Parts: sequence; structure tokens; C-alpha cells
Amino acid sequence: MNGHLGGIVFPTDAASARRLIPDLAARVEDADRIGEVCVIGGADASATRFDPDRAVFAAVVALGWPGLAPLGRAGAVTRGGLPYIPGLLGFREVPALAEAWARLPRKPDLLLVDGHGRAHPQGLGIACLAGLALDVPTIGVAKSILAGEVQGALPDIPGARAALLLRGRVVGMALRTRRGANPVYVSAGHRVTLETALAWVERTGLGRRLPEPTRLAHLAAAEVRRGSGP
DNA sequence: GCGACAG
DNA sequence: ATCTTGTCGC
Repeated sequence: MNGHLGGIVFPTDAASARRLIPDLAARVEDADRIGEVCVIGGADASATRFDPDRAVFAAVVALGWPGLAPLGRAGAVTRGGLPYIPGLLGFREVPALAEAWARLPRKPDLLLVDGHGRAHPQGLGIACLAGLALDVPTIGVAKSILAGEVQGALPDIPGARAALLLRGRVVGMALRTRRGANPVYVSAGHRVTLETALAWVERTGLGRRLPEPTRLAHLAAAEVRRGSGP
């Protein structure tokens, strides 16, 4: 039940997860290795606070490119996994995302994941882990910072950027996608460059704060949750 | 030891 | 992440 997760055996406790991080982070590919993009996907998960079962409701949506026409969507639920621990989000949510991914008839050529990619303390945000597990290029799109600091000011103008630095390294970019809205933090996941990641986020933005793939995945995950009990 | 801390 | 309707503003 784990071979389709990129050969990764997902840990069931935080200590084991932490031991795996260095090795997995080293496997993440930094260069662009994206083929022709005909299908672009979005992935996100929803959860109920204080849930003793630790249910994770995940969803993956597939949109056509260009045009962003809906091509498909799938959901999945996992229980009894890790609780939310900053830095270990991927270990908690990717198993559910992988199950939803497996149910998608048409696999995306590129996947936008809600959360960070390399803009993570050890360079292994959920987008990186999802890329390794699903064997697909990924991009991380987060709504707040996990680690690092934004360098300089970010004008309230769509398209404005400010580097996200961590230990002197540019690990991501604060990107203003919409006037009057907080920026989004973009970082490379697996097989994608930060510049390429930024281009795709802007291309699929449609004038809203979150790019369409991730926005729709969020709505889909909420639906999975409603349809699978609290 | 203290504070920070994606979703 | 989630608890939640109306409301302020472009």
C-alpha cells in the first residue's frame, strides 16, 4: 500500500518523520524537468480541529491548459495519521493527497500544492514531499510564512515580488497577486525552478489572491469533508 | 530557557 | 486548519 508513494514509507510518528527529512530533501530536484503541460492540478486538504481521529480530507483537481477548464477532481480521507506539527505537514497530508491523486483518471503534468515547497526549515515542505511521492513536478503556494523573512517592502501592486530569505538563501518569493490582499508565498517544489513556479502562479491567478488550481482544490477538499462526516 | 511555528 | 453573517470597500 506504499509503492505508489514514490517508494516512501510514510512515518506514523514525528520522530521518524524528522529522521527521514534530510534524505528526502536531498532527493528533491531543483532544475526544471517539466514536460508539455496539458493538465495542471491543484491539491489541498481540510481537517476538523480537535478531531481525535485526525481525519484528513484531501482533494486534487485537474484543469486543462491553456484555459483552465475543469477536467476532473478526486477526493480521499485518511485517519489516524500525524497531528499537525509545523514542519511536518507533508507527512500528515500527502498520504491522503496521494490517494486522491490515484483516483484521478487524468494525471496533471504539474501540480500546485497549498503550502510551502523549499521554503521550509529543512527544504522539505509539503509540495516537495508531494512531488517525490507522486513523481510529478510541484509548486508550493502558501498563505503565510513558515520560516525565513521577506526582504524589503512589497508594493501593493499585482506582480510585485520580494524575496523570502532563510539563512541567507532565497528559498521563495512573496508575490502580490491582488491589490489590497496579503501576498502569497511561492516556492519551488520538485523538478521546478522558483522562476518557473512564479510564472505558473501568475499565469493561473485570474486576478484573485490564490491561483485557480489551489483555490478550487481548497473548495473541493471542503466538499470532501462535508460528504465524509465531520 | 524563550519565542516562532505552512495547514 | 476551523469557529461563522453580515458588512465595509473597490
